[in-house]
Amino acid sequence: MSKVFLKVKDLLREKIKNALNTVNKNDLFIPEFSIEIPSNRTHGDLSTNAALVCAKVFAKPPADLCNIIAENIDLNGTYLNSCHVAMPGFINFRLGVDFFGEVVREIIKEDKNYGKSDFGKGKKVMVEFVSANPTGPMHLGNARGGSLGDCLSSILSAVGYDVYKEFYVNDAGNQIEKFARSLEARYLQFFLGENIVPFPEDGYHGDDVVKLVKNFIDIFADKYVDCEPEFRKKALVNFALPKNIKKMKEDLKKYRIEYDNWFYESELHSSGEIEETIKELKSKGCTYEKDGTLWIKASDINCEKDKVLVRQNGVPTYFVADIAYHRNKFLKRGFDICVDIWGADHHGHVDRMKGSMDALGIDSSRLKIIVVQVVRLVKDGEIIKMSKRTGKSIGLVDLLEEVEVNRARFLFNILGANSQMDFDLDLATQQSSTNPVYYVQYAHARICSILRKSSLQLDVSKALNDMNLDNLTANAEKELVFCLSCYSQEITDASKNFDPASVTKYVLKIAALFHKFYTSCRIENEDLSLTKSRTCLCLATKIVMKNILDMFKIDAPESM
RNA sequence: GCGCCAAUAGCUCAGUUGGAUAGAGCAACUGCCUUCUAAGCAGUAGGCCAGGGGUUCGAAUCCCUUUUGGCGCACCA
Repeated sequence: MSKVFLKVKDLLREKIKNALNTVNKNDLFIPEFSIEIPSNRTHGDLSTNAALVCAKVFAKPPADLCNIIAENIDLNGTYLNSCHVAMPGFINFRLGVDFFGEVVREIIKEDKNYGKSDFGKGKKVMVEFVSANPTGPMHLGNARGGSLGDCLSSILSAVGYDVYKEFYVNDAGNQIEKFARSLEARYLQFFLGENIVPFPEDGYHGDDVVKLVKNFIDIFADKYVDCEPEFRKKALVNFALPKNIKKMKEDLKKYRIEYDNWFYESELHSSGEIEETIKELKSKGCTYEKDGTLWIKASDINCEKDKVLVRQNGVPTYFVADIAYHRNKFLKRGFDICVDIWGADHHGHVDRMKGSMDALGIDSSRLKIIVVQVVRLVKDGEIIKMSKRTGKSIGLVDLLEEVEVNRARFLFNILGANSQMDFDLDLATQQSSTNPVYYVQYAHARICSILRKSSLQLDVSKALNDMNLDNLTANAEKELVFCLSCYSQEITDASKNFDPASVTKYVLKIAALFHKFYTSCRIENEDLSLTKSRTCLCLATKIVMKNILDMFKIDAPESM
């Protein structure tokens, strides 16, 4: 909320308590009551359930308490100018005109900083997201996770966290081995024939692998046909993996995502941190050995089955590498909070990951794992399933070829992580007004046009102090200002819930309220003072919308 | 079988830290541009909040249960 609004709420809480205390002879404990914005605003601007909550303690019917509060409350200096009682026990308050003017003034003064806060107190937060396998192209789930992670990072920054964005590269383990075998098969097939060299059943069947091998052959020709398979695979992977990673960086940049760091799983192996982690878990007594395999006990990591840490062949599992990685984030690099954004297919991993942190003595509440539900692609009204066999699917890159970045980021960020999403490609590619991103951008462009054509051409920064803004009394004006005043609260809530989608919905609401205001209130009109106030309201709306769109890296056009 | 996520208008979804008459958009119908951007606004119509129990002043929201869907349950990642 704006500072003005926060002040109003704090004052009101005090005043209600004072009013209650006039009948509180026995010093009864007053329970927490809410002060909130009624869902139906015809009731008032703010309402409290104090009478309902206190009824038991005071042993009086809510209606009586309502009257006591209403009769004894002193609203002087609160920006509130009326209160009335409503059944079954609510008390509603109405804000005075001075409040609305004050909010507009505050927004214009704060400008780019409006809504920012120090809620996060500079705590170090790592947001790790996308972290797609470097063995192939990114898919739509990565696009969704990318939009979510990037927008969430921006929100956390805005509320005062020290945010660090990271991509975890799984450049070790079994899927790299699978990748190597796929590359090798394509390579040998080229020289020896497809009928002679079988392609691994579980390999990567996509064209991207063939393309990589062709590039390899352009440089090395048949140099690796007659040699040790391990040597050959290593050469192929060392060639292909950096190319894939570079491509991912470029593609994500097109999607307006850039990381502070790309962290390689292989570093955990080479630095000995995996060994360290295993030692530490052993010393805490969480592990046992059986048949040459190292296990971690289910009871120590809050899951149902014991899990393997080191395989019989001596190779550590993905799980232990991931424990070491998170240990690295918390203990080696000192992050206060770590946010992971995972696809729904990893949800089974959540409890044991958190459990492992506790086992290492790291409070698992510092690890926030957001599970994003699957994205299904819809085209021509039908769901397109990805084919595992051919590796063919519509990925992030294909998406960006068809759908403008603004739209893709916006659409992926309109639903919360817990909602399953059908991404309708036909709808997204339509250049139509049904696309919500246009609705928001149009409102912004509309304001810019109004300000360009304004007869006043106010130098607001100079004129603001002498301006009377206490004449914004129309319903549409008050609704809009009220909504703008909630911005800081919106992003703080979004940061607490790790839910950037709520801010997307909020900016849609601002756009709707602005369009309503524009339609019902003539900005250029005979009353010069009102023209000034309304122009300021336009400016304030523009500031809040621009702040949000910038935060989400979505263009805020000056004209459309 | 066990676990996680869900089920709200014809369709896509809000609303889920318990609040007053459950909201948008799309699709359908009716209006509004000789004045600031009609990519907009106003209105009509559309609901057993999956079913059933419970908790309380009060439940779409919390608990239990049934049904239906998605996703997991590897010495894969």
